[in-house]
Amino acid sequence: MFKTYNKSRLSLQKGDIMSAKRKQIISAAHQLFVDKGFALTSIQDILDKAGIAKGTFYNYFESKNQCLKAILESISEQVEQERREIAIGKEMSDEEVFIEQVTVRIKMNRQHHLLTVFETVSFSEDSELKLFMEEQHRAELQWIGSRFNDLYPDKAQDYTLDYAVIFTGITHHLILTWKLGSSQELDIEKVIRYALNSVKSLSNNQSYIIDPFLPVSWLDGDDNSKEVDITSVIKRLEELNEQLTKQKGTSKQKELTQFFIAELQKTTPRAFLLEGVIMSTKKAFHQTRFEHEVKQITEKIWKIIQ
Amino acid sequence: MFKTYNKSRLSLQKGDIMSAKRKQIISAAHQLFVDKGFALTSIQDILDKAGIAKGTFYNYFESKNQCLKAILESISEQVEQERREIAIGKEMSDEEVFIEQVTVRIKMNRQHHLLTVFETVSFSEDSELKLFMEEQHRAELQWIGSRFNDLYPDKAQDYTLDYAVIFTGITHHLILTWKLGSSQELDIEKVIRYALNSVKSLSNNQSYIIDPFLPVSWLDGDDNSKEVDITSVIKRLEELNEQLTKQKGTSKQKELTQFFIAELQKTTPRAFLLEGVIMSTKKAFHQTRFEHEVKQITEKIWKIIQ
DNA sequence: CAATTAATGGACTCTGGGTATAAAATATTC
DNA sequence: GAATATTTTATACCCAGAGTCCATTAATTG
Repeated sequence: MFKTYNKSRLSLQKGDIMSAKRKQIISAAHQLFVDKGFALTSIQDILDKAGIAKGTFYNYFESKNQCLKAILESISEQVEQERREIAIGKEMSDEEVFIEQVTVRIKMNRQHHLLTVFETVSFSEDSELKLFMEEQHRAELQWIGSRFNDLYPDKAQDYTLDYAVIFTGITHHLILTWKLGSSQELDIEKVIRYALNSVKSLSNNQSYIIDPFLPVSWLDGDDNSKEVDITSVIKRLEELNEQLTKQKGTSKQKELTQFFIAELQKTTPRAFLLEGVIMSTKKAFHQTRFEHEVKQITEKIWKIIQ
Repeated sequence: MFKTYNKSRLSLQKGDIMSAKRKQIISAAHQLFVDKGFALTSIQDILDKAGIAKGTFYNYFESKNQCLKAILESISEQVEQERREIAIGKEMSDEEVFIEQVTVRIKMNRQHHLLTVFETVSFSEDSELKLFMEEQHRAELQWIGSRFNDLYPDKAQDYTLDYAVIFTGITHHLILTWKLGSSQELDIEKVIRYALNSVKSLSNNQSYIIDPFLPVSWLDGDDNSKEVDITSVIKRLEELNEQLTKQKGTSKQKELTQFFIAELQKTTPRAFLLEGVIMSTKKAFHQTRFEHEVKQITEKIWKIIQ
């Protein structure tokens, strides 16, 4: 029952030293997630395996989701680290280096049975976790794109992002499909070579595709910040209001809900009003059936008013 | 006598007339899943929206997952239907027809906000649902492959499956990435054309790729039935045993667990023995913390002994 | 009408995430 | 090494939500 996590951790944290306990928990949780899957692993399982008390767990992670996030983070760091090491003293234009580097992440994810970030972007309804995963996806695409530029500086150019997407798309889908049809071990390197060749072939034969689909700057974030769909928010508010009526909603809750509906329907909702009311709304729904829903809605409203 | 689970009632086949109630439930659930997401929609929500009682719900679906499955099934049927209609009186070799047909599914999935089957193959830990989704994925790939054969009978050939995978991979990943970078409506048709052009370009330029990656027969199922990894099963059994020791496991339970471990470690586990014990094992764990885990394990053992 | 079948609604169980907290164990500081 | 601060533990508890049960009430139908 004593933790024996070998696997000499190379994941050095930026500044903070991960406490041994934290590592211990992560290691246990990680193993369980791999074995049984995230959803089927209960906190209790983690506690048992790590040999700790519940309180301790919540000392280090504020939720199961956050714990998963921590694991994913640590994996990502490992990946970065290894990729850096691979590149040491090598030419960045060397295809073999690239292939090896890409392999790292895929192997890591498969060995961990944690589906690739790309594989699961939307598997969670936890908005923070989701954002995190989207960010991971974005980062990976950008990395691949930049590597393409290293490899084929003349060919890639405006098409880098396109190629990155095509490359990951092919890779990912080949792996997925392989799993569908066989239990045999898949040679990841072969997949990557295949995908890379496809992209090269495309780049040599652009007669079919005239314009890049995605501008290279696509992922630069900045402010293509997703706009929130106001009407959908209103819809949810109305739904909420309806439920409040049916059930034992307090009059204050209904009042707040209706206020939001009314205000959002105006051509120019007054931001300062909304902003002021969001806080008290959250409070009014604290510890009720609707807390989560309200949290989500207010988050969106928050985004709307910026 | 009132039967809670009447199989013939629960699994209506295509031919059956879906009762109005069932439709009503599906429609409500569907809408909610779209609005709030699957995980965040509670059964209660569905009941409220559909205006029915809990009992009724469980008369028609044996679980929330099964309800989702029903929705997905109905969508798939719609897709098939529409695709058939599109093709009526048209040439199967017409690219435009193909494009329109493909669009159907994607639009359907996006309009429903239910991630494409391909997008979510592994989002659930419910093994039946998972199998169902895998099956969907398989079917879609096969369909696309066969359509490629219609379109490019001379080019496709041994590469059909490869191309199908590449095509869906590109399509899916483009959509995914688009969502990452912008909230603007994406022109699905444009995506499909882009992916199709990519595949065409590849097929015109096979110098890079000599052999198809996936044999066309890959998905024919039959007997590339996944083998179950015995060692992983043993691992889980040991884990279970450990937990039983720590907690209030009955001696019978431990006995059974240890029997499995011992038997599976033999070079040739005796199938008839295992088979016989599985049933009583399930019983021994009925209504315990470990029921689910045991169910999973025995399922795997079942597969091992065929 | 009588018998069957469907629908209701509420009470109930169980699991699992998360909180709270007092007491015990460790660490830290002087 | 005592005094203080911090972690850890253990345990009891809250709550939501899935799923079950069942007695009662419609609704169908032969």
